[in-house]
Amino acid sequence: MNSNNTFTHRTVEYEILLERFKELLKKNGYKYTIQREVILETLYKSDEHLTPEALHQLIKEKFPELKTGIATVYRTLSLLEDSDMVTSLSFGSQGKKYELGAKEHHDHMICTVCGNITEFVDEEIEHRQHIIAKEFGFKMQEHSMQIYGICKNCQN
Amino acid sequence: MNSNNTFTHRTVEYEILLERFKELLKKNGYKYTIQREVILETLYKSDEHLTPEALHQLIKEKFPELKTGIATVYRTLSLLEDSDMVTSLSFGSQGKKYELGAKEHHDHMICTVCGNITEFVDEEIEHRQHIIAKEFGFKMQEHSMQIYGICKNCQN
DNA sequence: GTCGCTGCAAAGTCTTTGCAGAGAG
DNA sequence: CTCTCTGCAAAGACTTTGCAGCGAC
Repeated sequence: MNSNNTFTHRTVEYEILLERFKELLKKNGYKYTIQREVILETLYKSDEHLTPEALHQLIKEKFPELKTGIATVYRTLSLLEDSDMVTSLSFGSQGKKYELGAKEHHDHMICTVCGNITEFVDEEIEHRQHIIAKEFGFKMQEHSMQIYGICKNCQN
Repeated sequence: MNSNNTFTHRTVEYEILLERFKELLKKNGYKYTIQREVILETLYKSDEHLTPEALHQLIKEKFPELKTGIATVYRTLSLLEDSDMVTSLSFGSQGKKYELGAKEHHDHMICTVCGNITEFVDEEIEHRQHIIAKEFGFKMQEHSMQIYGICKNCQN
């Protein structure tokens, strides 16, 4: 943690993540399939927040022999989201982007020019959120925050 | 502002809002139409955050003689959003909800059971957001924050 | 009168579903 | 073997667009 309480997230090891995923499948009577692993892996390897379509594209490029269908991508993303392994972000006009949720909690700073997303965490904000929820008698489950603006690169 | 810096928003008078809207239309060479006013008025009178469909439904009930089409609702919402008079919120699985943005800036607390939305503002959080953006060399344009949880009513 | 606006219906997106065959357990 | 999963295509949900007539200015 740096001097002013703001830092970026860290990720868990892929093996741990995969293990967790397999347990999850077993526990719920789902089957382990290569498509599901490939989706998890691609999501893990990507530093970006992906749309279902972008994810599908990436998979088609890296694993063309699988012929993974877009429907499977959607179905697996829903499955992962229901199990809290991925989180979705809703954007401006349409579509959603997904990211692995096994990372630490963090918020997002979104560039309105290039669309890139920077993640951050701020302890002070996290703290205030709990206080506010309490104040309204609200039982907080989760929260998200987005800052929209123009990133360093795009300011040129 | 109360003792702990958190408070709910206040709204502007409808007449002022309407005036602003008319000026906006004139300035951009748009025409004033009864449909546009009805959409603004309905948004104003509703305490809720409305989906385009819900808004359309309300208008059909209150002004059945207008036979306002859903397309006009969408077109007017876009117009209002482009002019920063309304703000849209994207949610869970699909759809968007709109609210008048002429109110003070505020954040949202969303009940995951009944879907109701409570608004709030917290000075401390607003402040931290500016600091964080600065830290990343980010030129902040706007921001939004949502707290998801179970509201007082639904906890029973 | 002109030119933008509207309602309607058709066309687009993005996402979900039905189905028959493939494959995990 | 059984029963879930998958790919494909068709169906859905939500939003946008094209067009001819209507209406603000």
